Amino acid sequence: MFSFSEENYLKAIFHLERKYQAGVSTNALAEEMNTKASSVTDMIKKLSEKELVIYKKYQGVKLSELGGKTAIQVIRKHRLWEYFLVEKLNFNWDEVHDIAEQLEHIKSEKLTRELDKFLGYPKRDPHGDPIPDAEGNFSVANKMLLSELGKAEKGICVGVKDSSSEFLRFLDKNNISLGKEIKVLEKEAFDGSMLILIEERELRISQLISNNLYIKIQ
Amino acid sequence: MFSFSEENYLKAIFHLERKYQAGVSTNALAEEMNTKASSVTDMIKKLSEKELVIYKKYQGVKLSELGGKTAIQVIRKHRLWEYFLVEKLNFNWDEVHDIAEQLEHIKSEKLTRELDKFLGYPKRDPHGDPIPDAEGNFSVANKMLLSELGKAEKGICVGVKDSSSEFLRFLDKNNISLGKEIKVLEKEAFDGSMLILIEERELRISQLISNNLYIKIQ
DNA sequence: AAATAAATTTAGATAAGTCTAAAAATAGGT
DNA sequence: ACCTATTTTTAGACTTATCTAAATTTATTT
Repeated sequence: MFSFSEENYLKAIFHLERKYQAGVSTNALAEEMNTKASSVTDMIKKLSEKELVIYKKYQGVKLSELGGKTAIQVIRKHRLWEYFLVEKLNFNWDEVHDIAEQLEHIKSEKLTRELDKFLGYPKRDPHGDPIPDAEGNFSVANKMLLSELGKAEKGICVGVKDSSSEFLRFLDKNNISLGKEIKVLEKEAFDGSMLILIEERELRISQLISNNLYIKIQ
Repeated sequence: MFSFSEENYLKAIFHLERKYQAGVSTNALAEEMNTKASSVTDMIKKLSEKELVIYKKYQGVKLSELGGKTAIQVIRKHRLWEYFLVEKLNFNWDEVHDIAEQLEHIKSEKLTRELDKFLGYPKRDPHGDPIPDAEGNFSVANKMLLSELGKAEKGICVGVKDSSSEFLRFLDKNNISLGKEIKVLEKEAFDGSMLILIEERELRISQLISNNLYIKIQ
């Protein structure tokens, strides 16, 4: 389908688009790719002909829909392999990047699907970055559901998914509000309920609750 | 270290050296690699400069010690990944070759070592071919072709010579797989076909089939 | 041993991805 | 609005791996 180099450019553009909202400049891409601006221009032209990016001379690039989808699939593979290396092959989280840079270019949809399944459909890679699912959906930025946290992990409450008044009143009653730190003390595999620590209080909440609370980690 | 293409040539030379004892001819390599003789000559020159092969014009090539070691490492990775795909990711043995062709070029000694360990140091890949260990040693075993067996002789199925998916699917369909005992009930001198007993079933197979199945006797 | 056939190598071309150096376009400062 | 600095693009060249077509070497046949 696409070459390693093309896929790497798409990935780089994807990351830079998220970093700065606007189109990605030639120089920024050159730095990200550790190459020269002239090489970037050449490659952008090729990507543009293949309709993977939208490009006007001197105006920077943006990913097309196809380009975005392709980039996300590469990122999905990268993060799944990182997870595999750490969880199954005893790699340390600081050793996996370079190997995943190679593995992310292996072409086989079935392989990616089966690997995902084998790993138990992990949501985050070892660095905490979200792993896109087969359709390319993933939790944006560093926002995630409280229910996705594991034991001993913590985060700041940043939003609610369900904003029904019943739910909000429940939160009020238990003094859960935006900006507060929540730490998971225990997690029950059986029903998904968890014991959390919030403002030095311990609280047991059901999965219905943790599934509707957005958390920011770090 | 070496490019994908270089590694593929080394692997092909390795296989052809085993097939025919002598040096490998340019044309034989061209056929194995699905390319043109002129391309082969070009590549051989490069491999020769890198001291991976021993080459004299018009005399064919042989692997140097370094070339042989490199080829075996690539084959080791190929077969470990095939084992992984079948044993861990539920692939069928006829689906794994093309993906392993990609994975065999991933560069990381630690990855190969850890994968080997994770898989429990398997001795044979899903097609019955031996998997070299980290030092490059592998069993050559005393296997023979089923077609070489005579009437009333029996053996254990240990590998396939032809691993095309057509052949592998034929074996699946007839419930022939590695480890099963096969006994020759009748052998037709006329066309080489034979009647075999496998798991209490009688099956008539052509010489084309018996010529592509490896058997270990005793 | 000469003639022919087959195998192999050479020469020159192409495509992908990169580079340097020079030219063109845009942005910023006054 | 003009001049300068920065950014971006173009032009031409290089490398890797491939190809076609022609030339050369080796093998085979008579």
